[in-house]
Amino acid sequence: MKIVTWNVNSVRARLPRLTPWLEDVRPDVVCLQETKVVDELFPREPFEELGYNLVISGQKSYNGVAILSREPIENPVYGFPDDDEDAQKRVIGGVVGDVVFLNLYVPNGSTVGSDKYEFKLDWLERLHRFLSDEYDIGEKIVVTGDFNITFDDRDVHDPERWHEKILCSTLEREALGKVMDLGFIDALRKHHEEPGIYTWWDLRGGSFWKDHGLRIDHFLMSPAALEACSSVTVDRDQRKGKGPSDHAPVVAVLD
DNA sequence: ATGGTGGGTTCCCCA
Repeated sequence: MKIVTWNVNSVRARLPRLTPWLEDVRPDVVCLQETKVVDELFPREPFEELGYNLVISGQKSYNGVAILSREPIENPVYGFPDDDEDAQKRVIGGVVGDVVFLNLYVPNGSTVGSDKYEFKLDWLERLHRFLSDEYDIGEKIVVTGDFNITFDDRDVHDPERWHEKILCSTLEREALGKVMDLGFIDALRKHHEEPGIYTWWDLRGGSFWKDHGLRIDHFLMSPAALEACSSVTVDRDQRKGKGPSDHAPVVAVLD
């Protein structure tokens, strides 16, 4: 089973690049973030024509998540249990075969100490509670998406410049660490210990060509899922050329 | 240290 996470920064704007890539790579499950469209306007047809089932949860202008899957998606999950009606659309999940998926768009947090930063930390606590209450770490679980957090300085092109900055600060790393303590493992690090593997580069200032990147898109796997995971790779080519997202897709294979 | 780009909608927000 080939699994993808990709923050596409608008599913409609990315279609010309997304659908040919799906035809080429042929993933089984695709977790998208920042779809930036309400459900009624989501472009379902191009994906259904490629043979995908969809679950979507979007809103106007911001956020939005979706899962595409060749096999049916059972037991869909939309948001946190304690979300209210106007909650930001950042969580979608479901079960494909014997694999439990949760696809997340973690809040960015803006700047350390801001209201948005506090919202991010609170949101991560709610994520922890949700996973702790409603998921069984003994199953094959894949929690993936745009976490907007680097695990450590290996994930940062210039750790001094980013020291205690947003996406790299101690409190958000600790909040993610608490989630990991439920028994999840950073799947990419099973296969790659070296620094310098990134998934996001700012669109501004030619960051990609300077390789000024961060690794903020992750696959958190339960032990049973990790056992089956034979590779995790970043498709940097999708950050190249005309009209890229600021994120590259990350591809994991479960045997 | 700053500003740079891009998407979606609005006369500016968010990343």
